[in-house]
Amino acid sequence: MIEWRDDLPRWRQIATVIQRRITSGEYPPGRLISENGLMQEFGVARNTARKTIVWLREEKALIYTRPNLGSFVGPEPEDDGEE
Amino acid sequence: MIEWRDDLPRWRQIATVIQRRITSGEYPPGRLISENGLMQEFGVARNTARKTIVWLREEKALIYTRPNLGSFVGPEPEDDGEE
DNA sequence: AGATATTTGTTCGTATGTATC
DNA sequence: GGATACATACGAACAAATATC
Repeated sequence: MIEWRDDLPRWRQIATVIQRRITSGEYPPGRLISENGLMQEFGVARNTARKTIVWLREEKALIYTRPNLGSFVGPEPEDDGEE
Repeated sequence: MIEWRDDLPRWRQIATVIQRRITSGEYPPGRLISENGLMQEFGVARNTARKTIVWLREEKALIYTRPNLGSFVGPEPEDDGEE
């Protein structure tokens, strides 16, 4: 169980944890924890879990997201090789 | 057409209807209405229909679910007779 | 064997409403 | 008013197992 601080929003605190897991290698390149997994593990609503994912993607550029599939550790892959 | 109330979420209102059908015998032990059937009959999204099923299963224990097959009225059958 | 339809499981995208701070 | 956080609800897409033809 995570101890929430009062000086930062929960989605930022979760982002810190996930970021640590990524940079430490605990989350190797590949499938990241899903929004649902975040909700379960941290006991937050989906909105909150989503904000974490968006933050990691839009601001930190540590992950990318494939709609309906999930988020992945690493940079957005190039889409070359298609007509 | 169902008249939605404002004091309860739709998935709970649907659950009440289904529960009534089960206890009244309108839905005898056996195959329950599918998520798709729920969507059609009540005009709701699949998420909403699913919440009803999960509620009836996890909280009410009135039904059980066989993945890729459907949900069934009654208690979870024992799995004996297997190696 | 193969194609198709059905059904549950899972995922992300989006929007709304309520409440709190 | 704005940011945070909860719950609800719509939509869409992909996967996998099962059943049917």
